Amino acid sequence: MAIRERRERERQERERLIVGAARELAEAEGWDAVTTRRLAEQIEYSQPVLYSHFKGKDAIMAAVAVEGFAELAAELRTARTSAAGPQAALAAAAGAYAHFAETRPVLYEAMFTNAVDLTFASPETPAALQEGFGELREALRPLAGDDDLDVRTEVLWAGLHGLMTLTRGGRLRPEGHQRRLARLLQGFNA
Amino acid sequence: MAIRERRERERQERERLIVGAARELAEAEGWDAVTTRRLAEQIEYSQPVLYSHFKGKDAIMAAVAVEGFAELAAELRTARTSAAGPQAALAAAAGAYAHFAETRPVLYEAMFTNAVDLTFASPETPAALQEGFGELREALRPLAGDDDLDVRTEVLWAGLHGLMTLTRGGRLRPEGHQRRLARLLQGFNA
DNA sequence: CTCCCATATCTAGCAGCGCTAGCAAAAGGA
DNA sequence: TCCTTTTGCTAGCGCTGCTAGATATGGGAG
Repeated sequence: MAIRERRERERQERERLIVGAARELAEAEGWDAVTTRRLAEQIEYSQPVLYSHFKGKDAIMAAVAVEGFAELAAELRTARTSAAGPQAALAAAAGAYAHFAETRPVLYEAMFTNAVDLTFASPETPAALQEGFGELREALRPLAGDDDLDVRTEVLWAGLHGLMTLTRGGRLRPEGHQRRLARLLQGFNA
Repeated sequence: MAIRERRERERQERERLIVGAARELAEAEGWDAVTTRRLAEQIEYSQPVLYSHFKGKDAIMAAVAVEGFAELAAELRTARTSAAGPQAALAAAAGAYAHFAETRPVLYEAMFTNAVDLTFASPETPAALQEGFGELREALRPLAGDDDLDVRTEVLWAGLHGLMTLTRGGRLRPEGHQRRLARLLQGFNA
């Protein structure tokens, strides 16, 4: 019976290989370059193998996105907990969010632009997503006024997300990034 | 020589037909359904005709997006100028922005998610875009503090954009929309 | 009125896409 | 050693954006 276990291990390893190849290819040449044929060639298997692991290409991208959510949450946590004082913690978390979106644009794209069917309600997926949201909330909690903390968190998140996507789309002046970030936080420190 | 003019007129009319067909098809079945073949069939011409008007499918989508920017700017202006008082004007403009994104999601998608090569610097395109930005700025001007008006406008825009895209992606609780909008504006009224 | 040429438009096809049916090969169990 | 199940492959379908080359159309000159 140990044979089944070995097979299952090899299978999971290959799944990791697929997700890793998709991420590498996307980060190197953009998501348009991630085709099932190139992916298959990269992992040295034929195309149909991909479909024995994932329902389709979207599911592979979603798997990459989930990786991204986990990393984002981890980096938010590190930034928040290693800052001195509530204001600094909030600034650090916001800065970490911006840094993540800037340095991993392709990952960010998979997380927020492409992965449409990666919602809150699903059983497994959104653990990392909600964890990231939770980090922002904890950064805001010490500064919370009398209004609902969740609402504040959502608005902060939206502000950060909007800044990053508009900047990336060339809609905002690139040089004003720090000032915008500071102005956004100004609305939450009070 | 009037023949050339008539031909040019017919040509522009057909171009309008293409853009209109693309928009209708997108609004009816989503952007994935907008293929060059279906577009050609809709306007009752063959596929290559499309390429005598636009460089490619992206350019057609960009033309639809430009239409969207013009409409958004007009609606922002109406909302802003028909409100009584600065606070109400800002709230009206923000509400109009949200209403636009909610009721014309496909158009909004073309404007902000797809049209990548629709930047600020181009000569013709962004007139409508900057006009919309200008409307938000004018809504903020009466409430401006001592910090830069452009920065405030960019942050407000980012907040609105972030709220709408996150909501549409199923990342925010749908029922909290009004509270989030109010909380966002709270950061600009003060 | 006829012919010519330029313009306008179409037919047909290329390379690539996501995805899958059906066959071949490998490997575990009797 | 043979059988059966699992595993992976080859080949192909219908679609995509886009284009080369052939064909039809229609205004201007003789």
